[in-house]
This record gives sequence, C-alpha cells and structure tokens, in this order.
Amino acid sequence: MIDAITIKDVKLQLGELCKQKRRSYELSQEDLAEVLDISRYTIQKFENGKNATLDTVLKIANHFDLLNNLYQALKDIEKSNDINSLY
Amino acid sequence: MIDAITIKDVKLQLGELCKQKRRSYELSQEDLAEVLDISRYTIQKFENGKNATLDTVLKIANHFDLLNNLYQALKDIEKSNDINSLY
DNA sequence: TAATATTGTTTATTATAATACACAAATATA
DNA sequence: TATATTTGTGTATTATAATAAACAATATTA
Repeated sequence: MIDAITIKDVKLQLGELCKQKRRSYELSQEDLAEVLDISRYTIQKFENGKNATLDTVLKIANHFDLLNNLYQALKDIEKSNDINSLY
Repeated sequence: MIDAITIKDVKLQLGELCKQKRRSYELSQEDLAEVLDISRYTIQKFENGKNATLDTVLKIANHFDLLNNLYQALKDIEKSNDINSLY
C-alpha cells in the first residue's frame, strides 16, 4: 500500500523539477536567479523543498515554458468539475 | 493570435478553480478557512488572484483531492525531460 | 421587503518569504 | 593536486503574506 502524496512531497518534487530543468539549460542557481531577478537564496530554498510564494514558482515555471501547460491543466480540472455537475 | 498566458492569468485561474471547487462542496470561504486552519482573508485573496504561498495553495489543493494529480503531472514533466535528453 | 448569510474591504499586527552578504562545503575543471 | 565554480548555510534586514477584527456591500432566503 503506497502512502498518499503529501504537501511536502509536492514541494520536494517541484524543487527537483526546477533543478532538473535548470541543469538541462546549463544554468547555475546564480544564473537563474539573475535572469528572473530574484535572489539565489530563494532558488536555493525552493529547489530543496522549502515553502515559497506563488510568484516565485510561476516565474520559474514561466522561464521553462511550463505556464501554458499549467494553465491548461487548471482549465481541464475546472471543466471536468462542470461535467460532473451534469450527472 | 492569442496572447501567451501570463503569471497573472494563472493566479486568477487558480483562484477561480478554488472558488468553483469550494462551491461544489457548498462551503463558504469561512467554512473552508476553518477546516484548513487558515484565515478567511487568505482564501479571499487567493480566490481573487493575489499572491499566496505554496503551502496555502497546496493545503487547498489537498482538501479538494488534487495533490496526487499535481504530483503525477510534475513527475510526467520530469520524465518527458529525461526522454528528450536521450535524443 | 426584511432578515440572514456570504463576500469584499480596511486597518493594525505578526509571521515568514525574500533579500543581501559572507563563508564553508562540495563539484567540476585545468 | 590546485583552481575555479557551484551549492549549501548562517545571520541580519526588508518586504510582504497571513492573521484578526470590524464593518460595508452583495447575494440568498424567509
């Protein structure tokens, strides 16, 4: 039996994804911080699963072209809710 | 030509989704705030597209059983990155 | 329409995310 | 191995998200 996903799990996975994306672009934490105009410490903490603000997360997502994906996913959830309400 | 999705768009959509989910459970902002042990003002601001913390967003997502979906979506993005690196 | 419930807004305070800086630890490169 | 680069940590400060409480503005219901 696999345990349910926790908030901590999601934060850690978000951090891992940032780390992976950043490295695939061959950017250091310093580089990414600079282009996004945020501090390296903020990136550092986010990549290691600490709490962050939505703005920080979305700035990073945007830089790695994940904003449209995210938006569409949210729209899909909203739509699936609409459909369920028909039954 | 449709404009690209902005960070503001995503925050507004997150807020709308919270509002919709909350209403589908017939909860007031007050109700939701109480069960999540956060203030109604935090919900209020989030639902209207203001900035928030990841913890706030994930507490809400968790309450509406969206955490597994989110986690899996993040894993999928990570995996698709791995695959691309093979070519 | 009157009463009730919900949502929006304001102000003040507290908690904490973000910043800046320095330095140590760990990795990568010459 | 020595040098350089990157990452992790610590401390202090600043900016702002979160809280609490009250009240006005909107919906909802009787």
